Amino acid sequence: MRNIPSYDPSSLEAKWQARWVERHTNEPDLDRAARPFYNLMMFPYPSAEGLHVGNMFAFTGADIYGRFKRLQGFDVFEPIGFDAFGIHSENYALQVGKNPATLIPQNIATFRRQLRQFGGMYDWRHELSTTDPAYYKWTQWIFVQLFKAGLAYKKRAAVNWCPKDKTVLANEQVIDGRCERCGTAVEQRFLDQWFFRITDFAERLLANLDHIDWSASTKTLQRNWIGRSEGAELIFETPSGKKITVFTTRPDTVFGATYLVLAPEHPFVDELTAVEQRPAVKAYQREVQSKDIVSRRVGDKTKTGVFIGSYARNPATGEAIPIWVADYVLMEYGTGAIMAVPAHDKRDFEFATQFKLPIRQVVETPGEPLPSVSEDGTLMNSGAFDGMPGRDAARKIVAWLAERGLATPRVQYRLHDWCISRQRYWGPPIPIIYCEKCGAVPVPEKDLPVELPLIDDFRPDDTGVSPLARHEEWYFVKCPQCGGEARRETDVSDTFLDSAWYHLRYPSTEFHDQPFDPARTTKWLPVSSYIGGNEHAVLHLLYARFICMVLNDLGHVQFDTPYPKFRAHGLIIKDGAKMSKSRGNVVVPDTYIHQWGADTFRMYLMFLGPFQEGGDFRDEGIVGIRRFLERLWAMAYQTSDTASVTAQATSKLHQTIRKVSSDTESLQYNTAIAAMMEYVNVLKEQDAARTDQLTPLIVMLAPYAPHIAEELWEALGGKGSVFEQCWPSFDERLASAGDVEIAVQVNGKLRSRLTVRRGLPQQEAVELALADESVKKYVDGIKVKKVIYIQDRLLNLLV
RNA sequence: GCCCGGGUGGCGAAAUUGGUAAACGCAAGGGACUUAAAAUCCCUUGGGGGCGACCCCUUACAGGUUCGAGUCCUGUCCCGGGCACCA
Repeated sequence: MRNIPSYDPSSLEAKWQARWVERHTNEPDLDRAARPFYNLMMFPYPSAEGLHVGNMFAFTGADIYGRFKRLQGFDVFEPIGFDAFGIHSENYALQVGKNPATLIPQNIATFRRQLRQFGGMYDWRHELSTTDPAYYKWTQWIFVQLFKAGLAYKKRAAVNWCPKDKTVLANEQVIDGRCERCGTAVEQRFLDQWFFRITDFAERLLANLDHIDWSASTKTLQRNWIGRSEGAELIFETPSGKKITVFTTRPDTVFGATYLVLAPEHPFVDELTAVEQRPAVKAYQREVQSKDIVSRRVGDKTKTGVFIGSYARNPATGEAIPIWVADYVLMEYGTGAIMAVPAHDKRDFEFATQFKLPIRQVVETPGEPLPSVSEDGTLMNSGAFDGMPGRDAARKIVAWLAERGLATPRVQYRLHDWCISRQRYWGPPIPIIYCEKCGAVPVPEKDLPVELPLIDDFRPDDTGVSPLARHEEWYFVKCPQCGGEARRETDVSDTFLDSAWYHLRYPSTEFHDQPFDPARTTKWLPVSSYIGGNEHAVLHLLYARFICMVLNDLGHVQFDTPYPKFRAHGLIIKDGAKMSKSRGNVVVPDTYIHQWGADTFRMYLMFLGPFQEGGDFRDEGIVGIRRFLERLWAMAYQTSDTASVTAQATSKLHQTIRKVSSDTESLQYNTAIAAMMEYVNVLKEQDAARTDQLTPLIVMLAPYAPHIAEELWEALGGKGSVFEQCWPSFDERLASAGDVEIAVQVNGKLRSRLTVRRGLPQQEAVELALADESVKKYVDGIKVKKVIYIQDRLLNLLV
């Protein structure tokens, strides 16, 4: 028996990390790989705080999968990079009074060190940062492609404006109508913004979800976000001949439409307002405009609105019904006008009650008080359609009105076009030049990138334009078309554009004359496995699919889905709550890695709950993983090749291989680890383990705890890296060898357990059971009426 | 309000998808080794009853289907996430 060296994770892990670099262990041959497998994880935003536990949890889970695929014989490419542009970095830079251009590289250096320390199988040759001009050159190129295809356009739109921070805020940064940073009430401003026509792709984005292999939860979030509604546009005509188009999902209720509502911004309001109502309507429009976007959209307050003094004809009844303006109707959804059916819509009901407008029931829904919103009713007060089921009636009424040109079937989406301009500094400048003669001209490809200039005064101001707009020396340029005086667009693009295509760049980082090399792209894309958080379900994951479809349509890539397989991981919480600085419950991974080692910490994170559900971080449990590794360590240094091996231990080995293989494939890492622990517990019962009992375990452990696996592989006489080995296979016969314990029930109640050989026929099982003392008590002298037998599981005798 | 998840020991969690509830781990208690402690190893540990072999109860709550329900169905209550005057 040899001396057992002590297990010292810090020196051992440093040693293997250095070897992986020296031996190029994690660098597949991107041009010649025979079985390419692109293992992608969501690249981090390099915050000043460094990698947090949530990142570690996600990366470990993704890394385990990549290493597992590697052991199965794939050429795994596992790149990493940094999503370093954006408002978070910029705000932090403003706070500490430094330029993000100097801060970000420092943060990235910290991240790089942490990512190496946790043992990720990263191919560092292909690291990227979105802030690198060599990267954002191509982000701008993508903008230009969309612009040329007519998919990028500019329009005036409402934005959230924080008067204290003097900046535009994204919707996510507005909490209950206030700035998330300073708590100031947010104002609404109208600014010229660039948009991408993602709504043109709504149907494809939705349909595509049916074919891709994604976590169901993520698909649901995206479907809800796209928000498809089927209905019709109906036309209500005014005596002056103006046609007001409304969108409704309930054409079956048109006979109950007792008034119309226009959004305060609706273009017809001025023209249709009667003279005597003008002051009231104008005042109302001003009042609405002074409200911020968020508080206007809080739905449970009392409704406001004004009658504009004119009427329109209900196309079904022919009645003249009053037209109102009210801010519960939004200009940006549907047509900005609705037909109000107070009897069958909660909001219309509230409004009608408040302003004493007529309420007419047109759908009979037994047992439901007004407003009744059920679609499964029978029509009433609806002329020729009375007595018809609602769903039939909807179709027939649309057809009937369509004959007179007053209705068109229509599909409406909740999804808006993607606003991609930001009046900020820290992002890629939008590559557009404005010329008085030629208009908006895209920057020619040869002039890309439009470099972000290094400026000191990058603080946003009250003007509502980007800080770049204060730098004439930068924005004054010649028009690329006519050579005349022109100026650059000074807005930068949204961070989500940076991350919408990064997967295309990784395999091609060394190419400077093209965004992604066609041969590399064909070999490695689309991504084989993508793992990340559901917080990106509706932004990043939707935008990436959209950009991919556009590039596909334009012939730049040969697929329309970037991530055919995506799995969402769960959330790590602490003491029952999300980790956050304000709660003071943030866990810093560095301390744990320092104290326990990366292997123990990785396994602990994977053991604390199901990977796809997350779990509560309670560090008492971490010692259990360490004990397991120590036990295995000692066992590996005390192997004896003369030790006798029981049939039970062999059977357990094959069961363990079977379970760890299938659980790792399906990301059920917690139970895979439990299975390896069980196997070690079985081996412990032997005097010593034999080498051939341990080597398969070391290989299976390698994705989870790569450093100790390498060390033990070497200690057991293995050649090269453990990652050059094959994932062990199991023998189904051996896995199911040996006896099983079956439950014996009498009338469904457990009365005994019998240990029997596998595959025992029913007849023999019944005989054995009837001979059992504790069963006999319940069946003696009584006739067994029925027998239910599930082989290797259970026998139920009904008497 | 609508759409997804989820509710199992003191704790984190398992449960072959309708078949022995609580695997694995933590914590706790007891024991071995030790002058002692740490580490390690062994035993016990869902609740209740009985000296005992054993018996009864238990997966948020109330019903139902079934030989059999943590798992399926109906209703209710909580917790987490997403969307939200979306017509």
